[in-house]
Amino acid sequence: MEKVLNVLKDFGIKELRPPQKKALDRGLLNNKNFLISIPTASGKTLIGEMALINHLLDENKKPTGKKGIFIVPLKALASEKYEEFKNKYEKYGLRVALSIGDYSEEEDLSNYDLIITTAEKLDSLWRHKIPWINDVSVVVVDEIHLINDESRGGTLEILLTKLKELDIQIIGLSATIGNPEELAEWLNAELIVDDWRPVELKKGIYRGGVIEYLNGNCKRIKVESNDIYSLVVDCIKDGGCCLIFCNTKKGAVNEAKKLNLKKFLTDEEKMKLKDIAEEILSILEPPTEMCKTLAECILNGVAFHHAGLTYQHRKIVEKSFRERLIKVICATPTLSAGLNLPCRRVIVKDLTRYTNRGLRYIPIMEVQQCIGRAGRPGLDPYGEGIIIAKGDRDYLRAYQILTQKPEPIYSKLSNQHVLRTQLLGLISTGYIKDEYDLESFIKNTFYAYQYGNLREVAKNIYEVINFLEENEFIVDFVPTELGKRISELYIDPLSAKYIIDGLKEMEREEDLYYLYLVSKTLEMMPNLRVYRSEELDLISEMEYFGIKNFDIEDLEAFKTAKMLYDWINETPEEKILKKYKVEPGILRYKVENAVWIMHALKEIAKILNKNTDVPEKLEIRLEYGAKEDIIELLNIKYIGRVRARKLYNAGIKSIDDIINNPSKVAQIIGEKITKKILDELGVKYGQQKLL
DNA sequence: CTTATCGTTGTATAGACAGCATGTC
DNA sequence: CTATACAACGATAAG
Repeated sequence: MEKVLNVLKDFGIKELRPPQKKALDRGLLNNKNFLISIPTASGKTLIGEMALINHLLDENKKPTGKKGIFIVPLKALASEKYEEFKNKYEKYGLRVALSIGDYSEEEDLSNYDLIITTAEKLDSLWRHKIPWINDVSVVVVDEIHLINDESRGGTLEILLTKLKELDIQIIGLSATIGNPEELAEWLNAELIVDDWRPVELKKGIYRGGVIEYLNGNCKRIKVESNDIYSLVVDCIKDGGCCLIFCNTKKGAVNEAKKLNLKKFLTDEEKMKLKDIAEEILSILEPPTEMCKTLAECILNGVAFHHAGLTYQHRKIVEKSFRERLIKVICATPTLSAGLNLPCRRVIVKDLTRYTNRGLRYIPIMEVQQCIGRAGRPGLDPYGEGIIIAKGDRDYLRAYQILTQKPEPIYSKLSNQHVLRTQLLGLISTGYIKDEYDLESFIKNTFYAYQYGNLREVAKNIYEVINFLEENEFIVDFVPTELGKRISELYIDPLSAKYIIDGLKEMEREEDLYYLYLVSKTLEMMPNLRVYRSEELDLISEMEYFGIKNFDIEDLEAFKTAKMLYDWINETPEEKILKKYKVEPGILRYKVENAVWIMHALKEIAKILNKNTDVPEKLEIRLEYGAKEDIIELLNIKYIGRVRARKLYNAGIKSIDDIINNPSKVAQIIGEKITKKILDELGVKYGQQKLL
């Protein structure tokens, strides 16, 4: 206890918050598992950190040699936490590593003390064997309630089931959920539930020009052109900033467009916003429609934030909002689960959302998470969470959200995609060697804990086992070479089957066909939407490749393949976006996935003794969005698709050309870069001038 | 007959983990 | 199960 408090003192933390104290009193430092279910921003992370400090540092604030893992749900969060922990803990000699899909510190994580990662990445590392897992003595799982997530929850659950069997302290950090007792009992964890918040949160429902607060107070808002504008102005005039949550991207953009806060901006702010708008426009050359719209909004002191923005766009918006230059962000739930962007007032505009099962209410937990962001500790006197109610039904639902406890969370292990991927993984790593192992493993899952009756899940599981056997990914609980590789590649075995079948049935070995196979996989879903007017054209093109199924899903996959085809043939990005009606962020996301799956396709082709030349080239071309002729140049460090194309058009087409014409290269892409490149190619250029 | 206006029908809907081996403009 | 904004098209009325 002393040592942990001592370290906290170094950070300037003199007093613990109530839930943190509670955790210490209940034995956080005693190696017990814990489930902390408390509101956003009330100091969950620090509880995890206390456990980490306890394990990783000794009395003299020196590393103990034990390992800790911090699991977060998003890559962006992982990067954020990594920076934070590095700053805080490296001075004690702790070696902090970030390991996520895009980026890994080093091949060998055994040299690190604290590893920040995602559940999927840790799972994947496990498949490639991690001897250091036995040195791990504490794991902190942030947002552990995501076990409830339909598509990703199962992976987290399996991971936790495996971790539970090891001698590791598990600290689960959760939002407020309906059934914390259940989750805690499954985890053998002490449960801490608390509704303490560092800043008072005023909850209210807005209807007909009036905010009705739950505490009985009412506030009439000066009516402006529309309800949201009125609520925003009311807050801005008071010196606060607002976050507005919408249920569609279009909605977020529209709300942002409607807000003009110019009259509340100082001249200095206007100048700075102008710079920010220009920065936004400079990210994509030429700027797309979306960029222009965003830039215009920013001049008004407003921004929108959704998955259609590129990573850089989002970063700029988030930074400017933190600096209080942008006063309002209209966002989709990208922001609710993710980063820490607190503000005075959070406005929830919609209570329903369209899902693949039709229109549904947004879960109470999610809305509460949005609202919980209101109020910056120490900066705002209070936070406000306001739900806009359009009718009586909305009003009732809003009241329910603000007063009732969130939904209970349920295991999502029955999800077929998760079962296929995970069972193959468990068998491939030798974790499950026979039917007995299988059953005893399943018994330890949250699924078994919640449902008791295993008959239903057993049926699902044996169906999956049969599927794996039929496709020769496993034989009698032993993985085949193919099965093992698929497990390592981390793709759904069903996707692997699609790829294998597609490779076998291939009639014409052309780029577009490979891209179609990639787009057919489950990892690429959902694909681009196909309009009725496009159907016939797509079908006739598909017939050329001998593709026989014309499900709407196949058409969608083919359309996506065509978009990727345009991408690798250097169609200007702006044109692609218009033609396929996608936003920059979505294009990047699709391409990123396609690169990964193309890599998997290439590896599978290798095992099947098929040609791998084309897939290998396509993988590179997808990554850079480039034609085949510049691949040689792309392989050189510091040369991307733009520089490569410039060089190629100027007649510099190969490594040799660069070595033989350094001054010409320098003219095209600059002297500094050229020197770096020559250095990289092992050419001695001495001190001589290139230009 | 042309144009303006209003009504009807159709359409679309949030987000983002994973491989592998190192560096875009 | 619990919607809505907007575009495209069409009908009707006004000019």
